[in-house]
Amino acid sequence: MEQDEGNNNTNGGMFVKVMTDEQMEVLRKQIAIYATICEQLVDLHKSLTSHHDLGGVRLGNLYSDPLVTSGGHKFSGRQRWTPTPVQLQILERLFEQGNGTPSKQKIKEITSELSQHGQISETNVYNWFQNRRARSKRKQQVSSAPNNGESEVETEVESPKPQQNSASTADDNMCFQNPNVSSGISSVD
Amino acid sequence: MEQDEGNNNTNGGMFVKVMTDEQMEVLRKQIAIYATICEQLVDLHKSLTSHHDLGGVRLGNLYSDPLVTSGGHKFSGRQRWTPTPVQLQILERLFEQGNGTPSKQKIKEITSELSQHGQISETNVYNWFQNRRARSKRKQQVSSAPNNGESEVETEVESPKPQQNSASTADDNMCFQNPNVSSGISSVD
DNA sequence: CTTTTATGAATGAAGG
DNA sequence: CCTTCATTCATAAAAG
Repeated sequence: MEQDEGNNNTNGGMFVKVMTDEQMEVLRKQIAIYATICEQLVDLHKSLTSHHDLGGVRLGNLYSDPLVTSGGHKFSGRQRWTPTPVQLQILERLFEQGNGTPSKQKIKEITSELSQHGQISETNVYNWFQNRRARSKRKQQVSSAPNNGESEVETEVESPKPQQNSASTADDNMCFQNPNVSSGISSVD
Repeated sequence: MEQDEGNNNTNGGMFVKVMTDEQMEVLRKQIAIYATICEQLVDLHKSLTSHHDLGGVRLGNLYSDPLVTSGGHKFSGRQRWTPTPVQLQILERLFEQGNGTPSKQKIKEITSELSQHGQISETNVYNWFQNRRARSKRKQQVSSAPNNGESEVETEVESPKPQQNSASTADDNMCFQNPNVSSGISSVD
């Protein structure tokens, strides 16, 4: 399988993603708008499909196998909670704001809020925040990993693999522009 | 904006923000989530408007990254690390040595050693051991307890089609696909 | 080129 | 809080 032959980052050695405050703010607003639109669309579809229980139109793969569904009780093999996209969005935002200090009371509130978008429990929220925090920390560690003397990359007599490292340095080129979500909602203010 | 991220780089009064890889990843994921929502909504809408008695809710897990698989342009998505043969040998040997409890310090050492044979990060090593152990355990699990009068083990309860057709025939008529990540802000200097 | 398999990576949950 | 485990997802590699 060929890799992207178009090297997009061969200009200069170091390439970092730099955004101005203005761009940051614009992007943030756009994402917020996007979130709102999606929520509304989901809600709309829920209304439309109310004529017959469509079951879990759950966005995301929270599908449960219809195996052994005889009877009514569901003890399917899947027990692991999976946040819906909307829930994830909310959680991410809270994490960004709350600076990782989830108090017990806060957990209850969040759970209540997220229940509107799917099945969730307080434990789920708690775990999510804990995991998120731990993961962020670890990412920071890795980000500033001491570059060991990568002297030479032997082996691979031929077939030059572009780069196989995905965790050390920035390798993915983010590319997002102003999503003109729908026609003409771009104006924020 | 939240400047408590510790990313306070006010060097020379430059009003720029440098996104860390983590932030980039979060952003990418969020956008991907929205794109996924939109795709599914479109799909759902198509189903609702075409046939009333659709043979079932179609919740295939289209989890492909719309940012990467968006038809046309290709960015340097995430490439996963692939161990070189030499690295694999070393890893296998270490695994067999009974050092089945790779501590953080050990991980560092191993990473240092392996980096002499190719690009690798601590995360890669960590994941490799985790996966290795889990796989071994899984294999053992399957091997044991196959007989007990109790058959009907689900073995693999997999969804009918875990793979969604890429529809790469360029004949895909979608009203509007994902938020259109065409021209981006590759690098704002 | 398409389908299948092997495996690196992501993540929810549990343990300490 | 931090570490570890189990499960699942995505994709490079292999098979057809």
